[in-house]
Amino acid sequence: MVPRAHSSLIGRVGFFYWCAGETAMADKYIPQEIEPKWQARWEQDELYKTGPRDDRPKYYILDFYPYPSGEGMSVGHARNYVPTDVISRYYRMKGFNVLHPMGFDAFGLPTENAAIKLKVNPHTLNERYSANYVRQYKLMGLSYDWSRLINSAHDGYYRWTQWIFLQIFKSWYDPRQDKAAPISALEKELAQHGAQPIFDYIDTHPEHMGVVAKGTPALTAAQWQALSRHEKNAYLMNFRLAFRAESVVNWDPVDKVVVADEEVENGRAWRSGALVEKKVIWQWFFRITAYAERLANELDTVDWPEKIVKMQRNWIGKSEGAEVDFEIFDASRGFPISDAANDGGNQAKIPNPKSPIHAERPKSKIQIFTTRPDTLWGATFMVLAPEHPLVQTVTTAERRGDVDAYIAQARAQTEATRTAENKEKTGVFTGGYAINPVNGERIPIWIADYVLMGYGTGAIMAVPAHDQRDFEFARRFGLPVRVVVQPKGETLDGDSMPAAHEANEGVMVNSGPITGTPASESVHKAIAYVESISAGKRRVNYKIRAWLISRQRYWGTPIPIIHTPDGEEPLDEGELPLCLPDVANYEPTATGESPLAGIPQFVNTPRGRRETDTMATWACSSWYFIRFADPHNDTAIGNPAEIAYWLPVDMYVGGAEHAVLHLLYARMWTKVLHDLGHLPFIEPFKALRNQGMILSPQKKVDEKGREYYEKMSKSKGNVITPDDVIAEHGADALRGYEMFISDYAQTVPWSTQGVPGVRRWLERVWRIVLSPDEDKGQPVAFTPRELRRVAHQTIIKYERDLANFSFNTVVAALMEFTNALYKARDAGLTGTPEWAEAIDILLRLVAPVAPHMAEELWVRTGHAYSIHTQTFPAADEQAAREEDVTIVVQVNGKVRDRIVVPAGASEAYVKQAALASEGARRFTNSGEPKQVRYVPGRLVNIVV
RNA sequence: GGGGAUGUGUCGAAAUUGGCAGACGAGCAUGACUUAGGAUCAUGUGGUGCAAACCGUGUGGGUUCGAGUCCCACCAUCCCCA
Repeated sequence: MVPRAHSSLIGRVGFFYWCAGETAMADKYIPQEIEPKWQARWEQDELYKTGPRDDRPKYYILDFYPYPSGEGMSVGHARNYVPTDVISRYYRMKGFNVLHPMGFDAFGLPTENAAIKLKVNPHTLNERYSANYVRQYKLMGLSYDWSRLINSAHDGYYRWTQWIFLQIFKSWYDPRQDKAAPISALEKELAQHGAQPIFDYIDTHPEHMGVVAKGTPALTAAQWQALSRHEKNAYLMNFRLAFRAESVVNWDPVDKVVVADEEVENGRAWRSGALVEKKVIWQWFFRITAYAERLANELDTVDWPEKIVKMQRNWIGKSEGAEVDFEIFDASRGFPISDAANDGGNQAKIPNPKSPIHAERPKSKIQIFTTRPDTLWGATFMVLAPEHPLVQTVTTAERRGDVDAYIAQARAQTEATRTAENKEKTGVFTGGYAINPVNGERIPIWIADYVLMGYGTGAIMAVPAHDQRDFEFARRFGLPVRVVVQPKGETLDGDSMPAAHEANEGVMVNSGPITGTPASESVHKAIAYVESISAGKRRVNYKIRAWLISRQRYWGTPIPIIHTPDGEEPLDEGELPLCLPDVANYEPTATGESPLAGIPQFVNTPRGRRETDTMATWACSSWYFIRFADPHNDTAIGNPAEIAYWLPVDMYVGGAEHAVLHLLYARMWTKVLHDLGHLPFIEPFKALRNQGMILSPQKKVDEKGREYYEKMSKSKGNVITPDDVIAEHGADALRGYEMFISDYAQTVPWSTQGVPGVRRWLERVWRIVLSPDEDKGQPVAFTPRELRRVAHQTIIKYERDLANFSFNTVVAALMEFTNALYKARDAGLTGTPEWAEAIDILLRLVAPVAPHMAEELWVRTGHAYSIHTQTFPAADEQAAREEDVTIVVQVNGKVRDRIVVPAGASEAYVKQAALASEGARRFTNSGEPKQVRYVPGRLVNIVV
């Protein structure tokens, strides 16, 4: 074989190799040789280290930081990291200052459970597992700035998690400023004016109902001043954004830990899969309910997948409506019922110290919450949950036997069976009546198990004409059905309608002052009316509850609080970090107490008994993206100037499974820190994208004969690791296939044939760059002009698709470009300036995708290291433009011919040419066309 | 039950605003080169048909000169919530 030196660049490379006495084999693409070489060089040169802020525009692209498991990463995890790495490299070449860091969510149950099982200290496991992850990341050629690596279980990090906890603890949410404020300001206000002004404000601004615990009494200034310090602290717990309360919690008997509502799915714990039990204990919470309105509204400002936004809004669960009081008709039987007993039982409650703040008001009204107060005039009966505290009050002597029997029977059933949609409705009449406040009507009170004590107020007004469940109940028991919303174009009749008319469409009828109102405005009007007669108030209801943060486990961030004789007091900031004591024994205790409680040196302090719960890892991950801006700062969470420069995150990428939990919590912390003046932005993640899952390549068939693919898991033995793939085909081929496999958000099975396909493409790139004149094919027609056009069109497509997260078509475009180069080679263009330009563009475009090979080719073609510090090629619109366009000629919508016309041809010219084309003439022989449609640059459709 | 997503060759998939359906890759077939090939190169590859042509994007309707794309109804699968 004789080296041929057509182009000067190629000639030089060839010369070097043959002079070195090597054979053509030396030119084979061997990723196993070049990849480790360049990885070592890049690391030594700190090529991807991000400096402090400068005057370049910044781009902060972040992957969800992982929990480092003992199993290491699979090719499924790599699908998250490869495309973001490509984007990072792209932005660097575009001249941006890029922040692309990585860290570990190291605390938490998986590591702790593994530690217990393996009898290895979790600190040791954390270091071991994290190191393995770093090794795998480096193997894939990912360009993280390793100098910014963080680990949430290191005290240099969790010291600041604790610091943030203290800031939140020392704050409350002032509804009038609509932001967090120091608790000291609240104390001052209470001393001067008492709590009444705050409560009055919330009353008229019900979207703020979450800023204070339900049932908190409104103290006067005098009452506040009379409280002891301990009582004051207890009262303030109703306001603090981080607070301790006794509450019913979900207890996971397998992990021996309390889990948040968010971590329970279908009654089972998210992590262990155990059926959760209910337990009452003291717990720490964040008052995320105070931020409900902002968490919902400020979603409007982010570029997130619509699906995730919807899920968050659903979770927050805002519903607007009215709280309406129905007086009990037979008042002679009533006796005072406390407010507290009426609160639904699902909110964290403070204890009931013996003080005036818990004075009880008498009550003989049934309070309901409805999102459809406009249908009040259609209420024909009421239904109480069997557990409702007023059931005994309203039940008459004659009905007591039936009612008690029904209650006993309802108690035996689970919530799910009680509310199942298809279940036959059951219930009994109590004998009591209530007065409908809008029309003074006396309506019967029933009890039924489809009304739950845990939702709303545990009582409903039943409007059978406009609520399907009420409708079924009414039909079953022969109760009247009265239509108050008449849809357009039909006339509903309560006695004959087959189902409830639930849609809020039509016109109000039989509805007193709001009769005739279009349904679209009726809710609003009805609330105004109810308020005007003092029968109720506008209310906003949120599904979201306080965020439970305590864990009774060892492996987490210790909560920096001391239980003093005056109540819970924060540590001084100077005492941070409060370190996890190094202990031999960290098994959870059977009593549910934290293992830390058994360590006297940790628990006992001069001020009092230390809190022994640790924080759930959601706390750690709620701010790590901030830390990357200045990860080693030991005087603050970060230098404010660095934080202001780098944040918010421009692009945040990870799995959709964190749609609600992590993303909601991180948003809340960001808002609190913003309100307290520590952050200049209100949303942490400007843009968010989710990658799809990768399944095992093995097709399985279920009992019904349907085909499916399993998730990769160690227990199923079907995990494919990046290590395996890289050993065989190299990191660049793995990277290429991770991008090429499918639409980014799609769940897709791995294909073992896919990686060799991408590798073949890389080898074609290798050969066309290093030895373009070997193995020539048949000569073809391909002009230098065409080569330039393809090159510049590829740049345009590449950039557009990358911005759209359409990574598969980015790779496809590169493949097409490569194929075009082979054609150009066969056409004899290898010596031309257009060829040199095309090869240069190819290498720069390949660099983000296959960084090792691009670097090797760059240096071998005589350029100075490194290609990764080069600029991205600029697309030349002129070069990319087509001179001729192919116009499709259709007759009656069917393709009959194609004609080539100059790109700038006039409409008349193109139509003329189309009509004259042979294909058109064959199908229009009958004569004049009815019409001729022209779509510029695309087609002509002749209608005959 | 509610909300959402998806449905296109043998397979993974493409397809600005409605405008050439199947780019790119895999697989398969045929051929070339080769001591050899999981290498490389070339050609072909939705279906029916000798052909002209017809049919074809889950199913059935509709709008339109023109529908994978828009509208209505339905079926299937997956995800989230209950």
